[in-house]
Amino acid sequence: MPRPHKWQHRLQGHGSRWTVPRGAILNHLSRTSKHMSAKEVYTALHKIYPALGLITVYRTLDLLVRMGLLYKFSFGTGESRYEFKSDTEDSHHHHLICTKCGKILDYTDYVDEELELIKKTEEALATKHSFCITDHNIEFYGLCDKCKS
Amino acid sequence: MPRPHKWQHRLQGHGSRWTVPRGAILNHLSRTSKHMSAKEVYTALHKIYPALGLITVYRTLDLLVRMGLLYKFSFGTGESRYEFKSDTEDSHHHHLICTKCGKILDYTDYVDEELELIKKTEEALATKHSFCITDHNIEFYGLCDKCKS
DNA sequence: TTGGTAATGATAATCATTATCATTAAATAT
DNA sequence: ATATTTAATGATAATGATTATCATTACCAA
Ligand SMILES: [Mn+2]
Ligand SMILES: [Mn+2]
Ligand SMILES: [Zn+2]
Ligand SMILES: [Zn+2]
Repeated sequence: MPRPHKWQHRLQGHGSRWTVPRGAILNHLSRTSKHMSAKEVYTALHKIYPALGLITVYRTLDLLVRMGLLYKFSFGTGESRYEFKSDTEDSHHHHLICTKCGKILDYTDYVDEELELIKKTEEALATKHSFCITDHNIEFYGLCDKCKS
Repeated sequence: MPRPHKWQHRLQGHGSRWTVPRGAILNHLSRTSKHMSAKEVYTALHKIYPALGLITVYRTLDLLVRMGLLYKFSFGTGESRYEFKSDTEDSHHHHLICTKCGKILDYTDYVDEELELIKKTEEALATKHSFCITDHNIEFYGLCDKCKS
């Protein structure tokens, strides 16, 4: 049933296996722009794969994060949210979050300028505090169009 | 036992009361630079106030966040962390987080430049996406001095 | 085709946080 | 100073997200 996937060989040959749940979960996340929780992924896929369990979703999401195929975010709402990490160059973006309805907006405006400053800051901080910086997170909080009225 | 506090009058006269647990918690957080979890606050104060319950700590932290006296952060480790919001002008800072040991470092380097860019970005995003932006969060992830060896 | 073993899923456990409710204790009126 | 009012507290139990266990299933290399 699962078509050969372009990620298949990344798993195989390293002790890992390419399975139906893994293909389904990766497939689903690669086709949505949403930032999904484990429960949401489970609910969406359980309809198509009734045998799929929530626990497997958790394990698979964790694996995919470790493989670098997904981002994992904590927006402060209790559950973690996962987003597919596109491999195109200009996919880097930051977030705009509505504190009332939880809506999450990706934005790329000013990301170039932000990244320039980030790079500079990173270098300075790495030296000053002997940190090896690997990642950053920038997000704005506020009220979306609908919620601010 | 609880000395009159400079925050006391902010609670009184608004249906709220100034209590021993509230004084103790606010006091403790105002004297540390740590980013403490509810459990950590509870453990630290339970020695001095054996009657204090973890539930009260949660409720008080929530109240103090709503009153604008504390920041609340989700660093992705499962629990929320709270930091006293100093009322001095130049207290604004961002965070450097070790993904291995969880160490959190405040930094103020480049914060002025960051804030300038943030302001510009905020304005552009607010207009473009009809968002009313109220807050932002910037953090760097990596390995601290000890953990990177 | 098959055997070794990684992955799965049912069940139960853990951890952070929240809800309930009887009791206690601030604030205010007497 | 004392009584009154009711917000705050804390014990207990509940919830919700995530993780651990373990017997069973199913990849996949040989
Ligand atoms: Mn995103
Ligand atoms: Mn801080
Ligand atoms: Zn909204
Ligand atoms: Zn560290």
